[in-house]
Amino acid sequence: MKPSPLSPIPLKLWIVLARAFDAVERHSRASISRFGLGTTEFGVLEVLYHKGELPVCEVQRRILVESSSTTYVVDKLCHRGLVRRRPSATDRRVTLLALTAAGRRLIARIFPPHAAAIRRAVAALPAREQARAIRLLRALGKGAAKGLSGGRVRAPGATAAPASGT
Amino acid sequence: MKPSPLSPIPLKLWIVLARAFDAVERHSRASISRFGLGTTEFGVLEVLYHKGELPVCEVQRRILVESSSTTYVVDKLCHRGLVRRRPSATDRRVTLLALTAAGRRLIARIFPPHAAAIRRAVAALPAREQARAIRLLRALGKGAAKGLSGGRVRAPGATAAPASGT
DNA sequence: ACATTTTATCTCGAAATCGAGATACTTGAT
DNA sequence: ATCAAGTATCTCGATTTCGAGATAAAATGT
Repeated sequence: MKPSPLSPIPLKLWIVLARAFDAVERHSRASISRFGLGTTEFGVLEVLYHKGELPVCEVQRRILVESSSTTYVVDKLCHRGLVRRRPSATDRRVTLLALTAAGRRLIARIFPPHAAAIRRAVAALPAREQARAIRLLRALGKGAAKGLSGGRVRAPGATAAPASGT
Repeated sequence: MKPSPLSPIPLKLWIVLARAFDAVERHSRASISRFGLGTTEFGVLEVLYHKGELPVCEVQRRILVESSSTTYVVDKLCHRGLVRRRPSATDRRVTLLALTAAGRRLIARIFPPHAAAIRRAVAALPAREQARAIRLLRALGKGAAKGLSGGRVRAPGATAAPASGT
């Protein structure tokens, strides 16, 4: 027989993880939606803002949605004149994405208040404990990503909404 | 690397929180989808399994989706004969939800392997650190939920997928 | 008692996301 | 050189989720 098969700790951890994510995500979403952007659209703009021109697949890895959703979101951003597509010269499969001038202006304007909103959202934890939480969550995420069934292992830099990863 | 506005710590925390949630959620989803259930459907069955008959609004608080989505999911579960609706006798606004015999059988069968999958997903963190993470995440989630703009403050027991909260 | 506000549930249309697969290109092995 | 396998992007239909209300019932204040 297993020694401690029914420890409630892992489930409890999963629960509080989901709750914390949800609560912070609501702050993030609220901060973003004021500017008429969805979480995923913001994620694309942010990653291009911080990393410069990138292949679609790189952007996709960082915003953690499936490829078909990425196409959908990038389409919208292109139609709105915030992002531009450009074929890669070195690999003719890839499409490079970059901000337009308008896109850069927009994200430059909304990123600072967004960062401030996130800061407020997590302010319940003193800086010392924020650092502690980062260490634990990094280990947790890394470990969980490693054991992901079937699918590929995510690149070490993949993120849902917060695509910065500066 | 210049710290964007002030400290990069809050943004970093948000990033690793989102990553960790995503990675664990993939395990959870994989474990659930084997049984032909979506995350939200599983959440409803689980909460009814562990808490017994509950008003729709109580279920909704725990699975963290909007009310219209709750109606949609409960509809599906009712059509599949897993859940039954019943008007409350004491408050004529509320509808009570409970598992049918088939629903109870199903969730009783799939919950144990699901719990095991979660245990494996978070196993990268030793038990000691899991407990530490729980404390930090609880404080983080509670603090973030408190400052939620406009909307109501979530009941102390709200969860996304993992609705157990035993 | 009455009006106001809050709460619970649901309807409906729109938006976001996914999954399977198509296509085109690159890489690597023989 | 060629062929198999892998990768990048996109298409399309289906599913899921949301948002803005509509409705009804309870709670609250006066």
